[in-house]
Amino acid sequence: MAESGSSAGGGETLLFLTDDQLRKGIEAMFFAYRGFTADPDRILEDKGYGRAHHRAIHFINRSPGTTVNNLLSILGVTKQSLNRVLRTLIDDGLVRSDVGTRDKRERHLYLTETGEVLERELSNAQRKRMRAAFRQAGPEAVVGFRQVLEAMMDSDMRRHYAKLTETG
Amino acid sequence: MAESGSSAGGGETLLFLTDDQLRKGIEAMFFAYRGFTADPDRILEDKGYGRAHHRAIHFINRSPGTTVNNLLSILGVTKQSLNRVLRTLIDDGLVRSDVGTRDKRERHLYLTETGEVLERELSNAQRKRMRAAFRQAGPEAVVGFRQVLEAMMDSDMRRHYAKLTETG
DNA sequence: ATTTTATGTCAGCCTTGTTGACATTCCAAG
DNA sequence: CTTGGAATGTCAACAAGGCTGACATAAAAT
Repeated sequence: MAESGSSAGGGETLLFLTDDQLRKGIEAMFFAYRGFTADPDRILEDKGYGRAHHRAIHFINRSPGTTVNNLLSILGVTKQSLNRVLRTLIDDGLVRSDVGTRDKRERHLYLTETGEVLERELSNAQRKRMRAAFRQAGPEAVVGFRQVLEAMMDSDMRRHYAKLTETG
Repeated sequence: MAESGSSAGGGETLLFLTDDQLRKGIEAMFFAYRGFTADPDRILEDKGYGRAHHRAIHFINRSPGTTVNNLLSILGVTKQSLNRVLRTLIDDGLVRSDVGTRDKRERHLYLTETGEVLERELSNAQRKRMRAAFRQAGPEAVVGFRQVLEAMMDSDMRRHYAKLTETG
């Protein structure tokens, strides 16, 4: 409404910024995210877990020894929600929770060997789909894909994303 | 595991298919989707609605007169789940449900004027973020973005996506 | 006339999010 | 040393939004 695809100032047409193009992007995100989560969802439901368990497992695997608080800020949920998920994972022997040495109030989280097995099963399934999509679209498309996604993140999330990708 | 970034057959390196690149794509999807839904979520919670209401409103707006069954296959939920959401939208006067003329069993769904007001508020917010991301990434990135997302969809969802984008 | 289809509705369950309240443990500052 | 605050755990209650199962209705299709 306030801004159409044609810039008033410059001579550029900016046809890729029309409301129609934006709508296509929005719907592409919606449908693609469904595919993105479909394979892990199938694996998880067989084992009585949900997406929340997957997220915890993923980020514990990415940052072994991370604290509950760090995980909270990445996942953006309350400690009570996360605690319920972590409790089942710890009770089922997929996650180990070690009291901190420097600060004994903190718990440091690690995947057990059983946890790593499930993590690999989940990430293999998700990577398989991502690999097929990347291959089909080609390397230049992948660059653009990530550029747009990074620009779409909230700054907090972009910070977490950058921190995760810089080291690992 | 079964397939690294380096192709065994050809001379191509395919560095964009390494597990590390795939992981970055996975995490980018996760963090970006949070941003993608953040603005509508804020608007909706003020009005006592959730993401499920947004999805219904979006696709009714995109295909005025659509049937409940068509909406079900797009959204991928049960009729009971959708019915609960539609019920509140109809009761609140945002959606109109007309008995079909050719087949009186079907209900055809339309946004009321009030419904269109909320739809515009939601889609304006979502387009604003998408526009900023598109502008920042540039037109070539946008093409790649959509290519990867389309390749990531399940075939059912890609069918719906294509049908929506071909006409509208 | 019977079956199937499309929809609605009621009841109940699960996951995963929320808030509020309170206990524990322990670092750190006064 | 005592107190305050931080990190965590736990209990209770609640809500959104998925799910299944069962059943009713209306109308199309056979």
